[in-house]
Amino acid sequence: MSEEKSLNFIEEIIEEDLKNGKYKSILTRFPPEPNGYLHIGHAKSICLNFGLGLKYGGKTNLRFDDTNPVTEETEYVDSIKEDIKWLGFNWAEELYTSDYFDKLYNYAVDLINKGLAYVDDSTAEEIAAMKGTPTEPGKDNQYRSRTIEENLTLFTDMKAGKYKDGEKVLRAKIDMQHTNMLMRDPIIYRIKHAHHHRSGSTWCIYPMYDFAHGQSDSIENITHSICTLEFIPHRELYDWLIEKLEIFPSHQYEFARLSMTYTVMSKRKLLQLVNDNHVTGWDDPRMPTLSAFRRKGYTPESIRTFCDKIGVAKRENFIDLSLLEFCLREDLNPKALRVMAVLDPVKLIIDNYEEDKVEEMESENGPDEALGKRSLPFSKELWIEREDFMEEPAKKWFRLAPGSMVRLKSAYIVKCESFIKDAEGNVTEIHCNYIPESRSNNDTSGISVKGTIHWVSAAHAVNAEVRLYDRLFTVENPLGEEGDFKDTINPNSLQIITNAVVEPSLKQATAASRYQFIRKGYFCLDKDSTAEKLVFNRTVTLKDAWAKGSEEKLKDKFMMLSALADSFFIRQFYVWKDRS
RNA sequence: UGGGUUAUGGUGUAAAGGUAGCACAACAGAUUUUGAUUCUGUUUGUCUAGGUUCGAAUCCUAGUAACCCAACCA
Repeated sequence: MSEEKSLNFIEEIIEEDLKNGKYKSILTRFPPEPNGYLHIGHAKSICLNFGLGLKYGGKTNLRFDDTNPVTEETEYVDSIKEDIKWLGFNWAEELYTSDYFDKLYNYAVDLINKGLAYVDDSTAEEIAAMKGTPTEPGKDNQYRSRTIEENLTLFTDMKAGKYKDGEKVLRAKIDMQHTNMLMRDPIIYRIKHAHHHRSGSTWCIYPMYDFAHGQSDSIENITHSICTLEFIPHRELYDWLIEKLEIFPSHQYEFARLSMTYTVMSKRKLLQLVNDNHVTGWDDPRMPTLSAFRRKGYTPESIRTFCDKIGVAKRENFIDLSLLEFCLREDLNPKALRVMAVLDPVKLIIDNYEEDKVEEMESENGPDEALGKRSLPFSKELWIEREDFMEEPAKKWFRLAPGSMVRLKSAYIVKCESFIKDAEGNVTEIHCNYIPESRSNNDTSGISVKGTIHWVSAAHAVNAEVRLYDRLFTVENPLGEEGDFKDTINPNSLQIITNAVVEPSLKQATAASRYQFIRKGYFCLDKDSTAEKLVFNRTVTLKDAWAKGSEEKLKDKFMMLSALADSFFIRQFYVWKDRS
């Protein structure tokens, strides 16, 4: 009995098209411009387009929309392909709009011959001035009435390189008074004497997006051309060109792009973060790019699940980062290898443990028994997490404190007997006694303790650098703030710990593995890691009910109580005042 | 002062005139050798005002709000 998932509006359109025989099968496309790295917002589009192809037995092309040679580079082509493959999708064909430059040129000539396009000698400023505004209609200019022959000659000359950049453009002849600004004789070809990453110097005129995208869809017989909401006004032009050119009628459908809390999604802004060195590069794990998520340890599965859960609709949306993290943890929890690592080490000494004794403790590698077990060296001196000891324990404190007992994970129960502080008041040593009968899997002590903490044997510990990442911005919507979005950058988005200690088994850590540092979070090896120096990235923290309870909750409770108290006293004051 | 698009809990997303559901978040509890996981429960919603109807998130009318459109970018 499987619950049928409801269809999104695009799936409904496709099912209808398939049912009534409009198409026998569907063909979608993912059309990135190779001028930047793909981000999580693109993942939504990729999952949508490729997902549709898969779901309805159709296909999906990868088409690079490379009509602007000055911003596009092969570096980006390569990274885009890598990211799509990493996400787990395969394109039917790898195509480039630049493959169609000849066809596109002929379409333009066709339009001129039909009297539907003209060469305009105006400057960019003049064109803008004559275009009007959203509330005022535009005006025709003198070039609009050129003859077909004249236009043909001029356009041929444009192609031949007789003119400089910006000297002339080719425009579609539609309607300067149109309520849709895009229909006011849009520019369809411009002159750019620039090197193109694929066609080299073959061309010095390049089609605009509007004169390339729809036609490319049509050339490929794309049935459903899916793009984001801001292209809605373009659809009218898209349809007009297909109609006038009398070519295969692809159709455009628009969905709302992804916005997410605590990040920005525009390529321009991401580029700024890179150029201004707020991050170390496009794959800095704090970035929302796919290469950054990959480096940080995210799995493609988790991103696909996320894209599935956020849905596809036409209304603007603002997704909680916590949903992405939920999908990640859900994927990682069953498969991450459990290991012990101490990020902020403090020495724990077991006074009643034999000096040079080393015991091998068995510990599970994960919740799934198939992951097996490993053995961990245990000895008299251990490293434990500084935050797992409290000199004056808080209420409901389960961990170490003077006189209290905890279980050392997969080892013994210990009782804190004393501790030593340095001149600055920092705890330097915690002294305990262990309960010999309490050894894990063989506990006959009869003692039960609330808290279990992780540890690493000091003599066997391996040093590591650990990079803790937090959200890049301090506010949910950096663009919603007054001033520059960069003002809300989180100064603590990266914390580098150079003196972490990890269990010896991690010397064999692999880049492909995902680890859970018990009680700390999910981690993976960073590409900077070497045999001499291990470097781990925190992929995501574990949920932490204790931290939440002790900080925000207490603060909230305090605020609420003080507000209640305030209103109580104010009320009492008026009662008192009224009486007197 | 134009045109287009969208309005359902805090955030997303369903319900195609007939029980407002699901997920995340939040909160409470149970279990736990990870204060994780798991399990159970709770809170919170149809933009507004009218109308049609036995019955409206859904249909009608009038408003309101948000977003997009004035690059030789895509």
